[in-house]
Parts: sequence; C-alpha cells; structure tokens
Amino acid sequence: MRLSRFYLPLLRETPSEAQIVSHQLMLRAGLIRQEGAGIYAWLPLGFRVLKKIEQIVREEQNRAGAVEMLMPTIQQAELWRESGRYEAYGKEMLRITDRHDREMLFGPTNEEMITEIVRTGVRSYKDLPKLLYHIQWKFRDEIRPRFGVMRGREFLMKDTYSFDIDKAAARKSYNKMFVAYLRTFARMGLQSAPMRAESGPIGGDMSHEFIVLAETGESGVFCDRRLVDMPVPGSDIDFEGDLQPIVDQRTSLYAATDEKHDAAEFEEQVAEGDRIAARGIEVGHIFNFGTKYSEPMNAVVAGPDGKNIPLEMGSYGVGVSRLVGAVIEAHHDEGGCRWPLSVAPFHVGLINLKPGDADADAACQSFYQAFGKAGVETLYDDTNARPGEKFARMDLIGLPFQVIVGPRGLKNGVVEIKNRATGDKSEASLGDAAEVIVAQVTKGLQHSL
RNA sequence: CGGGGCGUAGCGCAGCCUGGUAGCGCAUCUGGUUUGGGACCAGAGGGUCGCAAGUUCGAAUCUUGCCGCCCCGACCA
Repeated sequence: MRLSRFYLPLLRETPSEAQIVSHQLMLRAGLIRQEGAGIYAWLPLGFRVLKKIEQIVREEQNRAGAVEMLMPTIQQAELWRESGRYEAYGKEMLRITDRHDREMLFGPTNEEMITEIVRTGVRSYKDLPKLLYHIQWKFRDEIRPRFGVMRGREFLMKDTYSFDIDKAAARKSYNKMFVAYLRTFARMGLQSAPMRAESGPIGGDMSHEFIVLAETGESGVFCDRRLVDMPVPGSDIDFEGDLQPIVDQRTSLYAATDEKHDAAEFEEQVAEGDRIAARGIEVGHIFNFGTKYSEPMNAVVAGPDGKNIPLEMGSYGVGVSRLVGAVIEAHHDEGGCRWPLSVAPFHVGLINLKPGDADADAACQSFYQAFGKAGVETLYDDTNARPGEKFARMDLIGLPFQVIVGPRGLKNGVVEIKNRATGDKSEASLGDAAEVIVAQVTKGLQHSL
C-alpha cells in the first residue's frame, strides 16, 4: 500500500481526553476516531490490526474445535424475559423500540439467543458436546466509558458457548477454551495469566479471567513467576486429549488481581524470588454456569434413560477490540507503537527518503514488488515529507521493520533496515535486503503460529 | 448515578472575570530556499465561538434551558 493513497490521519499532539498510552497512541497513530462516548470508528490502520487479532482468535477457536456462526446485534426483549434477565440487566442494556413499539435491545451478550438456537437443534445427549462461537459487536451502556477501546460501550467480542450433558463433559469444554486462550494471547505477543474469578451462582472452580501483563495495565496483579514463564502449548496440542494436567498446572499457582489479592496467602504460597507484582488488563473470561439458562429456557436433551436433562453450559469471552489497546499497552515506547509481527497492520514500512530521485524510486519499486510477491505486507512511504518527519511517523505507527532507502545509501549500494522493537539498525546491500526482510518476516510469522 | 471540569479553525490552547469587528502555536495551501531524525522565509485559506432562548444599541463574554465530552468514585470484556 502506498502511503500517498492510504488514509492515515496522524496527530502530532496528544488529544487531551486520552488518559492512557494505548488510547493516546491509537488516536495519534490514526487507528481510531471517537464518534461518541465509548464509540469509535476504526480507521484503516486500526482496522487492519483489529482484523489480525480477530483472525488469531478465530484460528485458535477453530483449532480447539469450536464452530463459528454469527448472531445478530439486535435482539428481542421477549427472549430475555425467558431467562429473567430483561429486568435484571439494568441500565447497561441499550433498549430500543421499533416502529411497532416492540421492545428490542442491542445485545450486550448472547446466552439467551444461543440457548434458544441450540434448544431446538439439539435433542439427544448424542448430539453433544457442542462448542459454538461468534465474533460480533456488542453494546453495553457503561456508566462511564473510558480509556478508548479498552472500555468502550460498543466493542467487538468473541463469545463461545458450550453445551454438554454433564459436569464432567462441561469441564472438558472448559479446558479446551482455557488452553485455546493460552495460545491465543501468546500468538499476539502477550504474556497472559489465568486468574481465578468470581465463580458466580454455580460456585466451583470453573471461572477464570485471563489477564495480560502490561506495565500500564488497569489493575494490579499478583502472581507466581512460574505461571508466566510456563511454555505455551504448541500448535500440535490435541484438544480431544486430556487437557486437565495443563489446566491444573496453571491453576495450582497463585494468581490474583488486586481486588482478590490476599497478601498473606501470596507470601505463604510463593517463594520470594518468584513473586510478581505487576499490572494487567483483563482480556478474556471463561465461565461455566451450569443450567442457569437451560433450565428457565427449557433447553434439554434426552439422556440415555430417555429422561430430559437440562444442558450444562458455559460461556467464554474474548475482548477482541480491547485487545488492540492491550497489545499497545504491552508494546510501545516514547516513539509510538511497537507492533508484534503477528498483529502489525503492515509487516514493513518502506521509506523512500527522496521520491523523484530515479535511483531511490527504482530501488523502492523493486522492494515493493518483491515484498508483494512474497506476501510481506508493506506500507510504502512515497510521500514528499522530510526525512525526519518520515522517520518519526514510521516509528509512531510502529511497523515491525523499516526499510530506509535514500540516495546517500544507494551511492554505496546499501539500504538501512531497522527493527522497530529492538531499535537495531543495520545496513544491507541492495541485492540482499529484500531477501533478508522476507526471511525475517516469514520466520517471525512462523514463530507466532 | 454522586462529585468536579470542559465545549472557541483538523490538533493543542488564549480571549470570558470587566460585553464593543475572534486570536496564538502546530497542521493545511501557494512561492522560494532547504533536504538522512518532526526545516526556514514570505504570503494565503479555514471558525454557525456546542445548540436555543433571554438581557443589551451591541453577546465568545452576562442569564436560563438543553446537548455533548472528559476526570474522580461506585460498575464492567
């Protein structure tokens, strides 16, 4: 993509309303534009990141055996009356009436709808288990939206729902999502830790929040270093196999957000050298809620004995749009964003320091074509801006690699390659540079699978 | 929802107290000089001063109502 054709409105100054770094950078780097309190338009650069993150979430859901579908954003109040939540949900729910004065709502979540869908299509215990998910925009009329997309009112969420015949089977579904989440966040270059969460009306140990560690995270977290250092399950993991050891290994170690933190317990369970007090952002929540919806909504299947049994259910959310902010919180510096390759809006920023110079133009054109052919996504700065401005701009938007092409280097047959994350700069000959970049990008992308 | 604050050009802000033809920096456009880390000179364009009523000869400025946004708190993916 040529920068001269792209839409990238950058801000030199930080808008005063942005309080946290991800919000500031998303506005400055032209990722989003606020359209109302907690409501954002995704500009082209931000949209590309959002789609990359969404795709990783999707791939890991599919790998775990979940099946994608799509439910509407607008729901009927009637459905929510069945579960009793229409009254219970409160003002967070955006209620709408249509032209016939029918009560509608913009979905804050989809438990009722998926239950309604599945109860007609699943009749026997032989039809189970089922894991269904969708990635859809939600609306929660938060009292106080803030921090940009980190706590917007409209947000993109992946929510999976599990349906099982009994508790033991439900635990298997739960474990699949638990493991899928470990992989999902790791692929985005994030360190995550599952932490015990409110177990809700059912009780038990099947509720975890997934917290991403970031220096500027919204809440304090305390955990065992060994939890963070644990290797992420590989892409060859068998989701139909026994995942319980992987889950147990992690849930046995201390991890708590500051609301649930117990200093005494922490010190008792974790050796001093292994104690991590850090900051984090909640990006996922997995939750088993048993028959909370299946009973009132009569979602039952015939068991082996012919008797109807209410479905055992769980739901598993990932804040997709929030993750864009979380990645920035975890990967930035004074200069701007530092995207991990797997979610970067483009892999490479190709800077032509002197458009109009025949050699520079020719070299850039050949890089651009070589990258395109190799599947390396490139943003080609072909504008007439001054070098300093181009460098600052490319640092701000934070593409993982920069290829800097100018007459001065070309005189010696070299271009400069900069790694945005490490800041390392190196020279490469005109002949080798494309190959070097393609190799690094390919390797990096492979690594994040 | 309680408390506080703010709406003036794309962004950051001054002007308001004490009413009198709307300003500054950055950005944008034109010309010139520059050209490897956010240049310089000269000129130019761009604003229903959030909206509406009121007071007044005259309102960005005073009054009232409404709308929007931000911060702190309680709440949340």
